[in-house]
Amino acid sequence: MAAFLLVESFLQAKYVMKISNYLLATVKESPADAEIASHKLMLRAGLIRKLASGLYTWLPLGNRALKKVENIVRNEMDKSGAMEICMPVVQPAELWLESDRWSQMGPELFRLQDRNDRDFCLGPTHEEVITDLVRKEYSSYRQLPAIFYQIQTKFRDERRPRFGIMRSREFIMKDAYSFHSDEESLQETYSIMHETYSNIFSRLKLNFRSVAADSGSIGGNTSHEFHVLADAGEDEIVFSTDGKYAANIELAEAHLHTPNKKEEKRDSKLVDTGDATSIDSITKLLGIDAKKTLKTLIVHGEDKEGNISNNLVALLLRGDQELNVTKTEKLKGIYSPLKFASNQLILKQTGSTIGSLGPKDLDIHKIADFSVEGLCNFVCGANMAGKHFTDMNWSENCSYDQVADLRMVQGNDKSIADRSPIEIKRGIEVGHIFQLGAKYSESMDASILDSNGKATLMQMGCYGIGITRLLASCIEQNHDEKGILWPSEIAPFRLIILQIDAHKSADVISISESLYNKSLIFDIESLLDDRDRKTSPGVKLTESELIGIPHRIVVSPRTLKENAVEYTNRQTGAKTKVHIEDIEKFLKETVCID
RNA sequence: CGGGGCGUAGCGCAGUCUGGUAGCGCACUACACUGGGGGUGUAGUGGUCGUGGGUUCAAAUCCCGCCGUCCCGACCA
Repeated sequence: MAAFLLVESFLQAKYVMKISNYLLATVKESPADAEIASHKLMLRAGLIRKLASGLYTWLPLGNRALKKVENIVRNEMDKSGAMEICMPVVQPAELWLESDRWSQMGPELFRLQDRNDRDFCLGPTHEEVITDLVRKEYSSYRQLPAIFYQIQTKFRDERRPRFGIMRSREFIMKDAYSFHSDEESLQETYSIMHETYSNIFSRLKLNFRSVAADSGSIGGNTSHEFHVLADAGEDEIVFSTDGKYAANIELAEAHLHTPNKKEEKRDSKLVDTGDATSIDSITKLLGIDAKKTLKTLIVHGEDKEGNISNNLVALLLRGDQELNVTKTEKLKGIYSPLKFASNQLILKQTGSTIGSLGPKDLDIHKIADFSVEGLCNFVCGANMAGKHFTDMNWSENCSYDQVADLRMVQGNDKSIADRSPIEIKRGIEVGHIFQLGAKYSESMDASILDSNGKATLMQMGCYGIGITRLLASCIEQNHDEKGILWPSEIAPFRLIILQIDAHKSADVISISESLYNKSLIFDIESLLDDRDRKTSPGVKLTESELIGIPHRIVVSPRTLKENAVEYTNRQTGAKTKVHIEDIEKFLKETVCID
């Protein structure tokens, strides 16, 4: 009886999702400022609208999809044993002063004051708040490990918001934090999180890779990023074709794909090169390969306190190689963030100008990239305007003080794991996991008693997923020329029912409405396109494809003559006629299980 | 933060060079027709031309400032 009443209440539902009374805000032309497919489609399908740069309103359709992405993440996080909490968006400056990030973070941190002039920020992340909570609530190793997470709005005053919600100033993130009494426990949870993330992205049917990553300003040691492969991605990721090595290009290492050849050493010569100052122009002028040249870059060093210093440092790379800024600025003695020396400063300290620099008689610290180590008979600047040396050799003519990995990995390089070929692809960073260690527990004094009754700092991990960005990535990877192809788990609706030529036959309305009610009973979220004759069949069909609902049933007099409706699968485009009496079975076997 | 572009109806754009009644397409409203692929026709609604100042008899148009916005780069959990 109860079940029967439940069905009855469904049938009498007043909140039927009828398009005639729903904000289906599709547009034909995409706004001029949309650049990439997902951004254009999100605007065209009426998922979002821009309020200001980097700030978006989620329309009904987009909001439904967003909640579904959240729920998949929530579901998998719960399975991992993490506890969901909710922390304030507005955070007091005191905590950020404790961790020293109040000064470390630049203008990216949204700062504000309350009526009493107290400083606050809009949280870009929540390490400080969670550490504060845990240090107050936890006191024994016996209570650990503990994992907390939240799905929360974050703010970052990005210098350059772009690609719609892909890089916006306000966005939704799932952030999780784990606390441990020792490193072993941290590593255990770290690998559980790695697995959880893989499960989440697999459920979303994404083509993704996890790569070793730089931990950046958040700190810590080990870190992995999860990237959705897409040409529109802002990052470059490097992986070996056998899958044994994967890293963000910022820290990727590899063997050169074209090693330096050994040959008979020749005597060096000073040659006139006129106004040829770039590697490109030198190779053309002398008719040589860029691999036989050496380029010299001059950057600022740092003093003992890590401040910028006017002691310059020379970086030496093979001419065909490019400098990797992230790797370089981690080197001791080099100022971070990396700063190239000005022309005037170089002239003052070396007597040479950019474009004629070389290691011979260069009286500053010289760091050579591995790519130049074995160079033989190479060309480099002579530290005299308009002159270069040819046939230079290290022991005979010039020297360096230190060897380091300074270069950007290039396609076709060989993996350091096993020398299999390296591939470089673009990716969208949708997740990032870190082993923070004691960075925050130390600065914020978060300790517990260990089994010996001794106070010890907690080990921490943190784990983020950009929910809003993840949704955009799904569209970036799942669309065709007609519109979005939602993975069924996050589609705003599973089924769309179109009434076509309803004015010709009252059956169209009654059949489609009963079909709608049946779908609700089966727990299929459906949208009923009941718009009247002013909306042409073409519009209904085209829009249903643009918004990407996975399953579509068209109810029209044409097929009702045969006592049937027409089903179309958005993904495959396959059409089937379904007889009215088979419809429940069909819904169960086709739509419900997808 | 450097370089570049753009701001004219809800959206996409023309008009700016060479100053002289603010236009086109889509959308929207009404009516008629049409009826399975973003229909057709007729008639309409909707604009301080981003903003402030200057030049001029007259400024969307020329000059100066500011703001917004997008792209490239730098930067970035």
